[in-house]
Amino acid sequence: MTTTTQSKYQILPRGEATAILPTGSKHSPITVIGTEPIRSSFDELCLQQAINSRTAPGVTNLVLNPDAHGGYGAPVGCVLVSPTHVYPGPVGVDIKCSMSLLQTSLPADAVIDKQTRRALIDAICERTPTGAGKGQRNAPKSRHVEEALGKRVLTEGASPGVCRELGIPVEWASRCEDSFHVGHDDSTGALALRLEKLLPHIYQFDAKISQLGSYGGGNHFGECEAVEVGDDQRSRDIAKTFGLIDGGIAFLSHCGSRGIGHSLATGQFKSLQAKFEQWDIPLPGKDRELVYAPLGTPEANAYLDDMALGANFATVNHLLINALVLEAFQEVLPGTTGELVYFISHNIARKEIVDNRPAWVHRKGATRAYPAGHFALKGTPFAETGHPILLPGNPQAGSAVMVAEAGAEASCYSVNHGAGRQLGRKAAKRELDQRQVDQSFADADILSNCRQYPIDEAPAAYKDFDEVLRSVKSAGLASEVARLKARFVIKDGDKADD
DNA sequence: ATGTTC
Repeated sequence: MTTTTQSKYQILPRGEATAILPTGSKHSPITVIGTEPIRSSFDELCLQQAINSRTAPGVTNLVLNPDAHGGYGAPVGCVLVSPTHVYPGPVGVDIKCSMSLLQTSLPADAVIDKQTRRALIDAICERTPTGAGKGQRNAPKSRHVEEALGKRVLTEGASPGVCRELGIPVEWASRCEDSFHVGHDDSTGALALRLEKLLPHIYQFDAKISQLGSYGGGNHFGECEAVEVGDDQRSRDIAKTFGLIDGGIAFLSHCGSRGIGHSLATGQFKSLQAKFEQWDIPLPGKDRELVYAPLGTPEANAYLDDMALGANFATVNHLLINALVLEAFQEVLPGTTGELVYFISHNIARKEIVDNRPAWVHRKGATRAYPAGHFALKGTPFAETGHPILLPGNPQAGSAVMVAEAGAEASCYSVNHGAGRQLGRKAAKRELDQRQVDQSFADADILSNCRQYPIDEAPAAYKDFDEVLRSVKSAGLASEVARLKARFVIKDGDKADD
């Protein structure tokens, strides 16, 4: 933390959590989750964005998570709560970027043999392409989606009809944080009207629809995992409710709403920025990416509708990927079955009850964390345990399945969304050695579809996962139920068969 | 993150 920013706020220690209060501000302080080494890693941009966001119109709470860094107007790794306004920045360009986990019936030793793993990698890549712009024509065994079905995906999300059309088990919808999103007036009809209005302005809509069932690039991935449930009885009981099988094979996916979410989000940024300029409204911290709209205005309605359209695509994208991955397993290892453990987002605004009133909870690089007994889990399979939290770490340290604790109330029922970057992409390319990275994967016996593992995505480019988990645990937000250890990874990079 | 230079 530099002196320039330090003069702008006071730090109020609160056990493992800390609060930041902008000097002279009447706002309640920003809650910061993280051990001291984590807190001191926040840079100037991140803190400035946090202060801008906290003091922005209609914002009642702001939480910074241990993996926070600079983002669009608001930090990535924050929770922004407003009962009166919506903010596109704290949702971001990849609307409803999410994690999902599929538990298969296979024991870990069924996926030891290298030839079997290679066959699985090939079978998965034939169905779920990686890379920017890549859609179904790059994957011969993907599902072909006509424009009419694509429109239903955007407006209905994972409805029973859409699931049946795509060969997605209908019951997987009950394993989603949200299986569908409605428009600003809580109707699906509003989304259909909005989509028809938008259609002429969306560049290559058909190409974007054909991206259904694809990973994209960057930090997105698919990963075959060996499941290691914790030794204690509580972890074993919770794992059973979650549907996790100790010593079994699962598949973890990270992806979002692809080109369609990107174009919906950037369209909203441009349109709101033009209006702020036209009306000469000052922006919080003069940040062009911290535009907002008061609820009930045509601008807020349009944003909520576009966010829902993107979120519906992301939801069906994840479920289709899981269906296609299961199909790939069944092709290579006939008789394999699979069940969705959970699907949960880290880039979305949801209407929740905060301090006894409805508010939009924007989670940007933050994961919802409802503990056992939370009223919103009533009637779900997770009412008595809390819902699964899927926290990606890295292929070598593993990823974690966690469950929220009562202490999560302090973070507006949220935890971080992963390890967070240690090195920027440029720094990773400069400082890390490709041969060492590839050797570390070989040493850990982790295969990949890439000839060379993308160096800016190497485990060493991310923060120490155990330190990140300590932050979450010591703040009383969540505890670990199981660790997932990678057996092979699907990433966007130089393909092994090129 | 992204139709990776509308």
